[in-house]
Amino acid sequence: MSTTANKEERSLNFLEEIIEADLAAGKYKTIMTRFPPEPNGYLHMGHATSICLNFGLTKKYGGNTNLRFDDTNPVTEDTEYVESIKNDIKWLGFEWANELYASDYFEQLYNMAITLIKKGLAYVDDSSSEAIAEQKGTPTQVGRRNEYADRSIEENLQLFAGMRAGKYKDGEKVLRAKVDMSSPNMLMRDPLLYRIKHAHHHRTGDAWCIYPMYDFAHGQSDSIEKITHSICTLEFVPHRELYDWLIEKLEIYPSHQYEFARRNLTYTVMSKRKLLQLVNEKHVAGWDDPRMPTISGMRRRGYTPESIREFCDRIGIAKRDNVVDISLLEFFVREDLNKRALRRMVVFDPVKVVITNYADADGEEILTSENNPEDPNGGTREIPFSNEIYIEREDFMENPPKKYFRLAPGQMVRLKSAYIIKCEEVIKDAEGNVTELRCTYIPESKSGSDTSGIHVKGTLHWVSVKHAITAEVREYDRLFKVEDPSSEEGDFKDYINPDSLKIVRAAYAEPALKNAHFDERFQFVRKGYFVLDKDSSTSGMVFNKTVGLKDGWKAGK
RNA sequence: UGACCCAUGGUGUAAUGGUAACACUACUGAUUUUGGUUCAGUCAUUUAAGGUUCGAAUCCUUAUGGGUCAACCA
Repeated sequence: MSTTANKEERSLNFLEEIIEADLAAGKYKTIMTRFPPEPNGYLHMGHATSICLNFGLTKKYGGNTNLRFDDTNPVTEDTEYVESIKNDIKWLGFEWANELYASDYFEQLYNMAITLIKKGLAYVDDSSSEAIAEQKGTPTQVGRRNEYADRSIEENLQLFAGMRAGKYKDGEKVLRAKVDMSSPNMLMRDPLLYRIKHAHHHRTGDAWCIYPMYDFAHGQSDSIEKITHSICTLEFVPHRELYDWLIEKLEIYPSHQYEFARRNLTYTVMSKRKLLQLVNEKHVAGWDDPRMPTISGMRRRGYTPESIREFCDRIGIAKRDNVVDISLLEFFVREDLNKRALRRMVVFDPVKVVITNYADADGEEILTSENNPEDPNGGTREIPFSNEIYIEREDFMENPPKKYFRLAPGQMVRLKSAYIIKCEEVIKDAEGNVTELRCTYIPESKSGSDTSGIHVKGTLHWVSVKHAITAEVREYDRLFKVEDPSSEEGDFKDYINPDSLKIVRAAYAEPALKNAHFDERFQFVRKGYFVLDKDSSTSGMVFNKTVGLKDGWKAGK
């Protein structure tokens, strides 16, 4: 089956244009990209964009993508994160060519530093970090060099070796590049290349006590791996000048850096620091809390890798700041889930309906219903029907507004895959709460063999009282009350939505749901899409709501 | 007060000097045994002002607005 005929013509994004031009000019035979996470936190939707971009580009144009952990800061990094990151990338559906670590290059990086020293382009500075900051000047004021910049090459070589040998304490000395203290680009004002940290590294252990800074690790690692297109986010634009300077002075493979605007989503935050706060301060249950915009959270929430990939592709890439409406993401999950989710009926807040004319009191029968009307090969399932059923409390109104298609006194509705019923009597308790609805059914209206000739506008989901099983259902709403918590006054946590989690301890479900598997997706008819949560046990099932169905009905409209 | 990046509907992207397109949202209407799905339709003089040109969202100038940069983080 070919879909090329109606495949939408999509224009190239600016990175694809650059790559096609490079390829056309014969600059490269094949391209090489990399995804360079720092193993100090879990991956989130922002990373998903970068993953889809980097892996997507090499998939499209031929080439490979490396997974490279940017592990140059031992105090914040951990192997736990390495494993979660690898797991998330695989789950998204991508394969890296090589699993690499910046720490693999420590020896080479050290030698590159020596090269720079020998060229008179780097020096050891004994100043305190405060002094260095002070001497750097400000964006509007040039910096000035101190006396350490005049050290001889021999002295620098000896001092740098001493740094590596552990002769100095943390912060006592740093290695700096000798560039230009009056550059309008602050990063070019003799940037730090190495700092001393007597810390245990998750991979190199205690082999090193000096670690390269980002600027002296990232570009060099790119070069070592012969990355052709090194793609990063906009805040690294000013780093490009230094990136190129180092490659030029070191005379190594000329990788090139390109920047795109990171993706933001409405009603959430997308920085590792803020997400870490939410976890540490227990505003959420963990990194994989279904309300988190982390890959692991979204996976647990029931998002599919296909829908996330589609979202990243279709949203495109550019260089301007943006906040993508969460409804766009939700559209892509619905689109995907609508095609694959098994339909099941679950009543969250029940009200009992007694069908007074249904056979004798013990009467029941087995009905069948399609698993998915969108999938002709989806098969059917059996649903027990009886004279006592539950319907959703909100599906009944004693005094309905005009155009209310659900149940009301004297009004008729279709029970999905069953019969048409008519509400004859409303039974209430002393407080006036509806406790039971007495209805009659139309025997000739049986689903599939309806000869009643009656047409009703509303169809309700239901479940037989005596056959129902119970399950816990967790419904999620946006984590924040405002579109962009980070740009709001005060602390972003002030805008946390207190009602982002609603738990239904015992929802009533049709028996077919008993065989639910973790890899299955469900649509609870008229409710939304759900997935089994890892908190499920033999004593009870727990379902997470991935996303609700679109609701076209507005009361009082 | 400096340097750099950016500016197209409510949102995200297109239009590569030839008369604003696609998707989402929202709103109409049709279909429907899910108020879902599907289908049809509606919603922008491209931040502003000048300039170049037969012709400008696109090129130039200025203004305005937003973002980034003064971590021994990445």
